[in-house]
Amino acid sequence: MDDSRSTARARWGGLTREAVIEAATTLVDRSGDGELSIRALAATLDVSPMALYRHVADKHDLMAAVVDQLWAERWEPGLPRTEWRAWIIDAADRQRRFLVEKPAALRVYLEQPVVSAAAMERMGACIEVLRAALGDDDRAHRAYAAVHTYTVGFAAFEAARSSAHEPVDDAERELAAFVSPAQFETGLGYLLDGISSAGQ
Amino acid sequence: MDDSRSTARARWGGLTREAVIEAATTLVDRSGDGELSIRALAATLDVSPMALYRHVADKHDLMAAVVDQLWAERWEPGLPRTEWRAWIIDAADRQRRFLVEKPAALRVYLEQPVVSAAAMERMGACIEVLRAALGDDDRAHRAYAAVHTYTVGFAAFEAARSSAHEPVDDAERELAAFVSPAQFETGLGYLLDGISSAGQ
DNA sequence: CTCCAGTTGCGTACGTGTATACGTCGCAAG
DNA sequence: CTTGCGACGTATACACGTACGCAACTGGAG
Repeated sequence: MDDSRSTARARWGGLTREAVIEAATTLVDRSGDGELSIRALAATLDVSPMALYRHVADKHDLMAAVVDQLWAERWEPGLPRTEWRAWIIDAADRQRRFLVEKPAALRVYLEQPVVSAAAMERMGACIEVLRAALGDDDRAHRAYAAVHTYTVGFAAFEAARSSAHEPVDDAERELAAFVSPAQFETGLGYLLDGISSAGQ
Repeated sequence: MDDSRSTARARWGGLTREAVIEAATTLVDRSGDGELSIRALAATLDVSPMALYRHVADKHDLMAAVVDQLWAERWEPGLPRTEWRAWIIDAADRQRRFLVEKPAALRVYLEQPVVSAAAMERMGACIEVLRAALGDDDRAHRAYAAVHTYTVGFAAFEAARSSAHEPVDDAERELAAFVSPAQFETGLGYLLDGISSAGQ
């Protein structure tokens, strides 16, 4: 009658934002689709659901922190920065795969701007590669914005498709062809072609 | 004791899919952000919430029909098809504005592929313009997919930004600059440059 | 007419995020 | 020691989408 915490208080001060985020991260990382319910998380922490809200603004705030951590693990450029085109394609494709694998992360990116320090740092790395290649800092910013927009948009379509039923009529088959990795690279190629030719 | 339908059945067969969709469309069109709750819709129809589910698979199915109707009203190319670049920019910008104005529509596009007959017809019109300009039918398809992906992705970021608080630090200000209409056209311009130069 | 089968609407219930109000603990000031 | 106070956890409750099973109605067959 004491280890089943049905009606008993958790240790006072035994909960921190870091602990909440870490528990949430492991839960999300484990589950295939990366979904998470506040109540389930509270259960694993042996705590009332509302207790979490002392350390987290809302679910989106929590998921943003979780996604920041997960993406930091998978990020890692690892290509020579001089080959800027290949570098950007690699980074974009890595992000696309991450977002498709964890649709909850996709929702974080779609629902509110991601402005964590780590995210800004990663953005800065991309922009620096682009600036070195394009010369102009403004152009680098605009190019990054376009690539990021395209990448997240594509991931959204891909995730939507993979959660939908198999295509049955011609229309669905036609749309289904739009979300292959090859199509991702084709569109990204268009974008990069346009970017590199913009200043002659 | 008879016009307040608290515990009384609605007329038998007095509900059709068309009526549900129409009522939902007016509700969505009226509300600023275009949100809709099943329970509120049921209330305006003077019917139990669960009654709707005889005529509609789920909320997403309903919203897809509503959005199809709303977008059909605002769609209308109206530029000469010979100027393909201006035509595509106009169509994309029109769609962007629609999706930002009605975030519920955005969610429809992001959560599941839109394959209604009207949507396929509009896509067909775009592809035909591209095919006439580019010659190749495959290239036209790929180009349309890229433009559509970019457009919806951008609308998602724009909608997210406008629902967020004002930017306070440099990071947020930097990201906020990414979602101006000018930036939309810049990125779209990159994309179209790349598309038109792809076959020399 | 009666009966049956199918269609349509509804009551109840579950799981979700979370607003609000309340109890409870630890600590510092008097 | 006592008193107050801020930080923390919890209970309750609401609105949401919707699964499930049942009730009421209609149209056709016998």
